[in-house]
Amino acid sequence: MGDTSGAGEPTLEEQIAAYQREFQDLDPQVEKIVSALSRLNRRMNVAYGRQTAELGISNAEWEVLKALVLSGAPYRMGPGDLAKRLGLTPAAMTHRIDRMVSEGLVTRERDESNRVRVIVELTHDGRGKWLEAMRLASVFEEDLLQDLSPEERTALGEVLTRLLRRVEHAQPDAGGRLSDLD
Amino acid sequence: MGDTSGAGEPTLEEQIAAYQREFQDLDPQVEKIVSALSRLNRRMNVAYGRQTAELGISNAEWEVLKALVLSGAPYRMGPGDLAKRLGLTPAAMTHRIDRMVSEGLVTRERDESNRVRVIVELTHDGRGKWLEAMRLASVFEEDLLQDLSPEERTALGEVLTRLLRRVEHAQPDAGGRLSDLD
DNA sequence: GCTTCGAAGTTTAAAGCTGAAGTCTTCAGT
DNA sequence: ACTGAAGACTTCAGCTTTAAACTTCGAAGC
Repeated sequence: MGDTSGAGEPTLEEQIAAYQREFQDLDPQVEKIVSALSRLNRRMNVAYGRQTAELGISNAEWEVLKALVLSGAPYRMGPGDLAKRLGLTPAAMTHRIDRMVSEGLVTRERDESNRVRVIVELTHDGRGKWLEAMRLASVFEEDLLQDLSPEERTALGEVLTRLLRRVEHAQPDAGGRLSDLD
Repeated sequence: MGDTSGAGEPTLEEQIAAYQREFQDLDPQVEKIVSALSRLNRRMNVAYGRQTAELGISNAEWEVLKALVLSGAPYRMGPGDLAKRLGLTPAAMTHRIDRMVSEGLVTRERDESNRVRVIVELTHDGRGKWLEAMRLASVFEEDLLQDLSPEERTALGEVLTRLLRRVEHAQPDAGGRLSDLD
């Protein structure tokens, strides 16, 4: 009676079989790639979330730290730029920065040379958190790819960037909602 | 004077260069794969979101339709199972079903044989929406993979499922938060 | 048969996000 | 200078989600 799997997530194979059953004009090979991509990404996000939680910061906060660090020294950005970078509204950014200021991860001050602007700057502590998070993340990522030979890694990187170029060409940047980690 | 890129998203290459600058013990090849995976997934989600929006349903609603369809005829599930499947809390599922009932995508009724349980069933209209969405999605997916030869597709699918197995083995299923589309 | 325990859903309060309106600053035209 | 318009951020109202309390029904034990 019922499915092979209970309530949890079906295996990838079960899911592809179900797609075949319900929607015949579907290339199983294509579906396999797409589904695996999606699941892989979800699992990675869960893993990152756990790691950052251990450090006492949320995933959302990690994103902000990351954007600031990657902007390069002196690790400053305006709320508006941060919002665009992370794909959220300026309003959400205001609140996120509120929290992070109160936790000492960043500082917020008016730009004296142009008093409309606000400058968000990474604190020493904030940078430290990012470094710790990166250490955890890099261990996880290296572990993830452990079974892949150097040739496979090269090939995978190449294929993925090819796909990425194709998607980005198709939809330049419009909107960029749906924040994610990369 | 500042970055190569403005406020928007840096290119993949710029981002990897920034990582190298800020965190030396990072294998650029690993980072390339991970970042490309993440970006690719985000772009795909944006694309799916647009397509479902055209059909007048939200991405969240599409997920529910998908779970029901893939469960097989007669396309019924309980709210709790749906919640587990989509990685949300039962409370969120209650509200989501409320909306979908009022839009005629699903029906909700008590199971008369066990009055604790509730049965959510796909309507004809809901199934139709799913089919339309799938048609759009499959066109998009086929287009995405257009440049890949059959051999490349096979290889990519194989490598991705290998990675997936590794992650799923590492973290069996604990929590499953962070809903996503696959 | 009554009580207790547990499972399934719903309700409620609080967090975070979006979209729209509001505030303050700067710049351009006169 | 003065006014109007545009830009950058914040505030506000509404929605979605989560976590936790609550309700209801069914199953076991005595």
